[in-house]
Amino acid sequence: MESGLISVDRWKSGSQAYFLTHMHSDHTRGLSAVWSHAPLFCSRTTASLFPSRFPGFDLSLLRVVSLSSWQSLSLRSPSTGSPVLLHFMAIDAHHCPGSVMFMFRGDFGCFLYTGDFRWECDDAAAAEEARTTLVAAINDFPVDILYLDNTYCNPIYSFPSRQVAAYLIADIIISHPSHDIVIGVDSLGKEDLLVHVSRILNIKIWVWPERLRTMHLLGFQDIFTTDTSLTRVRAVPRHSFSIQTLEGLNLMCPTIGIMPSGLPWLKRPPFNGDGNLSGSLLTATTFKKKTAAQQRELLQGAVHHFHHNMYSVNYSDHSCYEEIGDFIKLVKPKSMKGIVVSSSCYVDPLYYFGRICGVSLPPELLLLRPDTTREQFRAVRIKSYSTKDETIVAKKEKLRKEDDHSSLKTNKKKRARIQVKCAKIAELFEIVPG
DNA sequence: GCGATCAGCT
DNA sequence: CACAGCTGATCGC
Repeated sequence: MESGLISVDRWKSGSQAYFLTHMHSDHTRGLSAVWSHAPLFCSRTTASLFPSRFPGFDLSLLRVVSLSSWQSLSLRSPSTGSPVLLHFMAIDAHHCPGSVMFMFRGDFGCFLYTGDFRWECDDAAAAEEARTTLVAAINDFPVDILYLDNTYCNPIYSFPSRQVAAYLIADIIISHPSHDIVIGVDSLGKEDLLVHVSRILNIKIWVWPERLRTMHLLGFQDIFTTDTSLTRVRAVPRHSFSIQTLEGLNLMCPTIGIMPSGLPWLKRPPFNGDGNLSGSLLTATTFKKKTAAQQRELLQGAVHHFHHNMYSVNYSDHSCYEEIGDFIKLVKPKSMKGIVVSSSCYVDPLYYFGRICGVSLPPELLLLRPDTTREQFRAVRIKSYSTKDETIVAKKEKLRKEDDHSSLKTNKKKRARIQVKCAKIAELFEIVPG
């Protein structure tokens, strides 16, 4: 599609229509109360968050897009001046409240932009609607380019459904009946987790005042409270709690902290077999479908008791590798591009899933991003498994050490080290491209 | 002084 | 180490 027509999650001037997939700050960077370039299309839920996120924002710019139905928009080609008819549809992305993917069609072809998404969804009706909408749209008109949330587009990323994670967290809380509980959350997202915990334990959940206003906007009227006397479970801003604050809380009242996001997914110490956890709540259907060995593997990977009063539990609002694969098989795009380029473990989706599109990348072309540094490039080259390559890599590394007087920034070195680690792990898993 | 941007931290 | 998002420093107007 030619530039100057639309922007998705980008807010610089120069487009005739703007699309917002969801209200997370990394997707609204550049958007502000005074922004007024052109109409902005988003879901109803996302639109409802504008007054509190951007006080003073001109709400007349907002165009609410309903889910699973086509809309049209007349644009004009900046180069030729001729009219361009754009058809678009929003599909539930199950990432956070209000999050959507956008499908665009026109004479230019068909693009599907996922934004951040998790294809797995606890709400069976919502999952089915998203799936049938997508299948029907694709049958009519194949997708030329899939712009994909490739955050975890690597087989090393495997984690349980959000429902299983919610049961794991509820189990931790039940296993500590006389403790206060704090759960770290952000300004939007993980509401379903808190609702699960509330239902399973039949208690309210404390949230901070601004978060309560958000909850009310999202339609949760009774579950949440700002009254600490009503519950022992509090959802707190994730940035405000750490081992130190937890230790501080424990001086006043025995308190367990839960981080629903999971720290190390790549390499972690073996699960310490915390006898306090019963596992008795693990009746989720997605979990029961697994074999006993698979269940054990999931649990060992999913709960990390890394401090005597702090747990982390894998809880992701992005699709894991397996879900990304299922999604691509369903969409069958002619080609695709990853939309997440900031990750230090960025992998072009064509590397693992290119065969589905009839395109695949040889390992040498597994570039990270357009501005890939020499260091990162070298790290990725290791993935080509050739002993000759490894010799070259080793020689270059030696050369680099000789003339490198710490000219590279520390974070770039760190990123490169991670790359090497990822490449080595990929080897261990015997991942063979193409 | 204010907003935008970035480094740093979690 | 992820992601998401806060804090605080710096830059430009």
